[in-house]
Amino acid sequence: MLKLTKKVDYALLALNLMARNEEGGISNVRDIAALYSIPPEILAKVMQKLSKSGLIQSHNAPKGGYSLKVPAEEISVLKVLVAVEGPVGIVSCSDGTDRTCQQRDQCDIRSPLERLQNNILWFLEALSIRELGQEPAVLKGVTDGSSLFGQPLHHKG
Amino acid sequence: MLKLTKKVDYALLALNLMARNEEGGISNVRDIAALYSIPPEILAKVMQKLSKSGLIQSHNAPKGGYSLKVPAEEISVLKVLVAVEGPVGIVSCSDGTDRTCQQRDQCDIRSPLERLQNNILWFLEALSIRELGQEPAVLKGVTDGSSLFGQPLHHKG
DNA sequence: GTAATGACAGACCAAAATGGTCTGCGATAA
DNA sequence: TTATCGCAGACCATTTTGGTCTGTCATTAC
Ligand code: SF4
Ligand code: SF4
Repeated sequence: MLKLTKKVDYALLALNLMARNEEGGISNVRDIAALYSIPPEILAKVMQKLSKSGLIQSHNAPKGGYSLKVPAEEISVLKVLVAVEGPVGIVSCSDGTDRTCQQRDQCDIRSPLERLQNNILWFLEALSIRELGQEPAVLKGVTDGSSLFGQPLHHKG
Repeated sequence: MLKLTKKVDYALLALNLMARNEEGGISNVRDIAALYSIPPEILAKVMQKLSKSGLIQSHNAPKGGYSLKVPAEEISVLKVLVAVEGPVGIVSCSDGTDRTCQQRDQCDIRSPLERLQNNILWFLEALSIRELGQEPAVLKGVTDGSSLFGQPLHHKG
């Protein structure tokens, strides 16, 4: 729950790579998949979605592949997320998938939750794939999160 | 993806109700379930988890039920989330569920993603169930997102 | 012209997560 | 002593997810 899917993970890895290869450079699915040990077929699907949503440009030919269609700075994590998985909503009532929530009539927490959601979306929008490949210091926002809430937030190494 | 589960939704509804009934008040599963049209059995399970994690107090007896164990202000959405669904992580590598990520060796986006995750967790921690039932204006934290970045976030000092 | 490359498309499947049900036991106050 | 209400866990159906397989279309290097 609250987890990014593997497909999004793949998309971010690929886009980060392409961002480093700089605009104009062309990468093909097979190479990227091999580099990151991603199943080629599934990465292909992901790339197609990114292409359809206009984030990357396809070159359908031998020696072809994909290249960034817009500058890396303008490709936010949120855009990638939406491109690959569709509309995002932390509560089902807010992204159109579940307009038949049984609790809706009595629900008195919808408004604050939507606000929370907007904040989260804002974070996702504020992080671009350009920043993905850069050092932590460059990132805007907060904290190193060490021992934030008693959970295993990360394992260095 | 990135969606709260129904169980969490149920937990938040119940806790919000109990918060309004004020500390000390006792609510039982059957009543809450009826009020919100929640399957009683599943709400029961949810409440048990909340109880085990110390957020609410159970009164096992006729006329019994549950009451808040700590002030509503101190029950964050994140705590509820962890109580009901376990550790939270937006990337599988960061919550212990997937320590065998095939991409890990070549992964160059882990650090920024963990940072993003910490920001999100921070928001979840900053929102208490007390605020859930209140008007938007009362919400702490940044609400319109206009000045979200470029400054350290300080909520709930 | 044609063959090799690489994108495009979609059916298909297995595993996991999720949402929900059922059954029985244990505590306690009326 | 019994009705109420929490405790516990097995169990199941549906959905989501991750992944596979099969084949077609566009381009260009040769
Ligand atoms: S319970 Fe409220 S917040 Fe949750 S999905 Fe239903 S309407 Fe939305
Ligand atoms: S690809 Fe990187 S960020 Fe994603 S799960 Fe694996 S290690 Fe974590």
